[in-house]
Amino acid sequence: MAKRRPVANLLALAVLTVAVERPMHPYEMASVLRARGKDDDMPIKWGSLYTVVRNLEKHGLLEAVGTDRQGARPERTLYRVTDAGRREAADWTRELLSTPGREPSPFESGLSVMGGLGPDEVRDLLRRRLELLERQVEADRRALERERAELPRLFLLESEYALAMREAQAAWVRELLKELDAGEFPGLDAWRAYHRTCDLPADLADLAERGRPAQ
Amino acid sequence: MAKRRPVANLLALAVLTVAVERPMHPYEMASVLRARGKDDDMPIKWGSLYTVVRNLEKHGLLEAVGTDRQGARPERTLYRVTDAGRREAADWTRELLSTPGREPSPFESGLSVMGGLGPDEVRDLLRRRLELLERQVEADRRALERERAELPRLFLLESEYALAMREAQAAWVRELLKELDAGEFPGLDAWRAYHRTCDLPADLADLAERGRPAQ
DNA sequence: GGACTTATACTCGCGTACGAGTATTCGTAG
DNA sequence: CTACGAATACTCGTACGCGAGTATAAGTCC
Repeated sequence: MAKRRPVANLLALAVLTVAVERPMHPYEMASVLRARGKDDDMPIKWGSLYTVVRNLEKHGLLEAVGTDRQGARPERTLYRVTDAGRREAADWTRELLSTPGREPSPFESGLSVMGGLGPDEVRDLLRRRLELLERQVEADRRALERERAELPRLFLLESEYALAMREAQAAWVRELLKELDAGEFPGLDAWRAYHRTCDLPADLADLAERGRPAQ
Repeated sequence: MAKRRPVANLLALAVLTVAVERPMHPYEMASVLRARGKDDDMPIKWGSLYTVVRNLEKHGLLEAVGTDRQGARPERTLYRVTDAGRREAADWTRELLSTPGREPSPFESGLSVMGGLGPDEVRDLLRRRLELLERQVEADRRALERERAELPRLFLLESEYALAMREAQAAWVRELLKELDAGEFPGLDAWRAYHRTCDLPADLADLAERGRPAQ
């Protein structure tokens, strides 16, 4: 398998896509990206900006096209995207759109170690999550409404998607909570008992060792 | 703000939760986690295992309790979870369950840079994604059915959640595709034009600079 | 019994992420 | 006109992630 993305950080993709519009210096890229709210759509850490730009240059995806200087401020290097950079950005975008990745969310991870807490506490935690989730959904919905007025649909899709996913998550949690509240959840007593004694019966331990289905 | 998780890698949480059951050596932890399929629920890279265990020890969340040796194999250090480790694991789990994080998925990132490709190509890419997604949903559903027979519900929640999220994603993509196919998507021509000329009209550029609502 | 594969049990080192820090300049309120 | 906070424009160091490599031991097929 060939080398995967020469610069793996998604911030690099964001940088490439703004650099396509016109040559920029790093700080300007950051301002533009910030202004467009791209840090809501991507896991961006601004501390990585200069490292990422340097790496993009090293791999020939960006190239320096001189410096400019405003007043007495430090001089800034302007970067332009190369052909390779354009190709990389397009290819990367294609991959992101076409390939559903297997990247478990933190919540999923949380669910998978939930057994370490008792059922009553879990219920409280999930209640809290649902509450926050519902608040966020409301806020997102309002924000989207506001933006719909002034932006073409094309630029709203990622927000629409994020909202849809949050709603789906809220619905799932709500459903689970309903079961927990109604005491319908099967194995509640075993769970409670396990948590009190803090060691799981041997048969369960064996069962939990579910063999992965050969695939 | 105090230091966040002393060992941030989620693999650390997985390690702590198995070490709670009984003292283990690192390789055994890996086997148990693998056997339980935890690497489907968490973003685990096995290459990080020894680093993570060492860091957990350094921060007093695990402690070495001697070594054992089987036959002529290299000696292995046994680690036991400390009280601090137990607390950290519980606290971390609580946080994961109760706090809906803002971590954009790669697909969301993809959507947010989608404008760089033309609408026709995007349609093809999304079709491909939907197809793969539907296949995965089918596979997940079957796997879940199989596991339901032999495992208590408690251990299936994370799979149920993953399935629900995938179904929601598939539904969203399907809906979007329907719009694209029907030509209902507003601004399609502008999009196509922009992609052909490869530079976006100035008014759009301004608009795209959506100010973040203060909050 | 020798040659092959598979499982066991790690080690190493490169590259990178990114928080925290720094130095300068601009706006502005008194 | 000067003091102060905010914005500008970066730099640096450390710790961390993780792929790739390694070496031995145990099955296993002929």
